[in-house]
Amino acid sequence: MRIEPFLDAIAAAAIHDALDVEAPAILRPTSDATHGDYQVNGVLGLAKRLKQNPRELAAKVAERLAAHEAIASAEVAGPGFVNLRLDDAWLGRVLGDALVDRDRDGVPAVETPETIVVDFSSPNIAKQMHVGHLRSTILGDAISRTLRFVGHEVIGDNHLGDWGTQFGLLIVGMREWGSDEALAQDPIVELERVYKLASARAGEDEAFAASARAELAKLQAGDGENHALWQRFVDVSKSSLNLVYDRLGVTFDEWLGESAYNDRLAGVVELLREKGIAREDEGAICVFFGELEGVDPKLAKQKVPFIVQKGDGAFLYSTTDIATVLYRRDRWEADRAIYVVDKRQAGHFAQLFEVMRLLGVEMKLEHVGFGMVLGDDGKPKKTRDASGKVETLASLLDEAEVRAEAKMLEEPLALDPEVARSLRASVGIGAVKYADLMQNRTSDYTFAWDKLIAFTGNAGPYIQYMHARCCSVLRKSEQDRDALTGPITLEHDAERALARQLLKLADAIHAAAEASNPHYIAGHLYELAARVSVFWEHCPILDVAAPLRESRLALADLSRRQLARGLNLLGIDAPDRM
RNA sequence: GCGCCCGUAGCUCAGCCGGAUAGAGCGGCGGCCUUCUAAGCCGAUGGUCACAGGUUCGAAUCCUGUCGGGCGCGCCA
Repeated sequence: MRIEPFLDAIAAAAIHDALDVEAPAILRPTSDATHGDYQVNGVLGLAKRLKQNPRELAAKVAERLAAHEAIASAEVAGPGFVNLRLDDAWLGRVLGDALVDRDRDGVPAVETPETIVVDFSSPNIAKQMHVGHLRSTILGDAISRTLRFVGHEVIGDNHLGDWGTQFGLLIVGMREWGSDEALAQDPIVELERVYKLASARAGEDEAFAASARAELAKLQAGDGENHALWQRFVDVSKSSLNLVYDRLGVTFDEWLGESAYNDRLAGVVELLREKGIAREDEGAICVFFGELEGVDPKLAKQKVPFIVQKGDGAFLYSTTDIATVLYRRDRWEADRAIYVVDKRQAGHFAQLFEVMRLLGVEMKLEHVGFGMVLGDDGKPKKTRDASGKVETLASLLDEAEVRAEAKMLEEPLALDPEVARSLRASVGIGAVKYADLMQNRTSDYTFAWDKLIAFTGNAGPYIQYMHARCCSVLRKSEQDRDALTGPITLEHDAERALARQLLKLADAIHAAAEASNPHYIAGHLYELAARVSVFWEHCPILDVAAPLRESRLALADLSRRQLARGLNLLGIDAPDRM
């Protein structure tokens, strides 16, 4: 169950019954546990509205609330807050229900499932992924997993940059310098090498540049030979990209790159002209928002147009993006599409979404932006190291694993080398992901190895470790987990605190899904892990007698499952032993 | 010129659907390992929430302005 909506409804009903008025309850968790578990703040505003004494009104509401089975006490405090304490027996029963719900751990699905396209990662073909692709890939994957878990139909789409001017250069370049062997060996490295050569030559050799443009034109006109070459570039690139995605545990439902929309682009421009949304200017076809009726005034003020066709007749990513929205609507009847893309592109998406609105598209379009990755110097992290070598995402993951393994071998952990090796990928890559996902995505993100591969405090390995400890106790108990059905009794403060945190899982996941904010899940996991740790410290499990032993094992099992569930939604491994 | 984002503890950041003495991690200080994993736990310390006005019973949170930092804006994606 979702505790906050549940209590909010109870509180709103109590206000209605006690005072015979409709008013929002404004239910919030308390900031301080000494005030109870939750508080109702709505009476304050209501008293103002009714011109009555807030404490007197609050007293009437509190009386109603105290009668509810979920609530142990409801007390008026301060100027008119109503502080609620949850009833431990009720809480134990609710957690017992979650315990036997092995599929969903008590997390309800959304009432109205939608079909949602999540557009993320989207690297360019023929180039290695670098640190700039990290956030979109990690965030997009976590968001997809979360939306799917809460019951939506999710289509994860890798909108590859697989079409554009670079292919003319690649085609002539491969003919000039390409090696089939190298292409088979390490495709992206070979394509990058050739591209660099071709690009340099084109800069100083006009004839070469012209032949590249000619090959591109042939490709775009459907030339068979060039198309086959391009297809080969795409295929080998995909297999290289998949090596990285496999390590990250990221999958897609579709890989519909820009090229998938080629044959629709002319139609898009035609449609826009027909509808009077776009017109010709200086040879290009543009949308001028200032000239159209009923446009968002912020956009209308912008002088710069949204260009959908260049003066030379070529289409742009704007055109492709429009075609893509139309396709997603028609192909999947998608209700929503969310774009997990660098927030610097907010302007582009504002324009795109406005064009779609002008076209009468009712699909909900949402730009889920994120901040830049900064280096130690506070400036955007370079994709090359000091020596000018490209720092690829693959090399970054290598380093994460190496550092994680080294740290596990050092004091104070000093793990067995075998164990450290077996954990290096889960811990190293998990740490990198967690460091990113724990932070509000809209903030810029400072990339620092010692922060990323931290094993203490609010870090991925700490969460994984607490999960492994739960597994360990459950193993040692030799308890049949399916026989753990509650009831859960809450006597020790550490048990009560843990139980209250366990109750928040559903709210955390739903809030994360609604706002595309995985850090809400990370926050819940950290709070949970910390409380599990305190529980561990104060509440022996294996050495106590039944039924307390079973109750505590149930808490451990529920904790273990929530930690694993949350880590899974973030795309992070949860090893059983560490 | 137009538009967007940000300024919270020494550092990295939560909080910003308005609510009680502003939180966490890291670093630093002091404790805790014959007991289910010390990757841990407990305690103390640390902040004019950039600044100035305003709205409100109540503002880190909403509004206006100022200062400081960042970003985006015609034929790249």
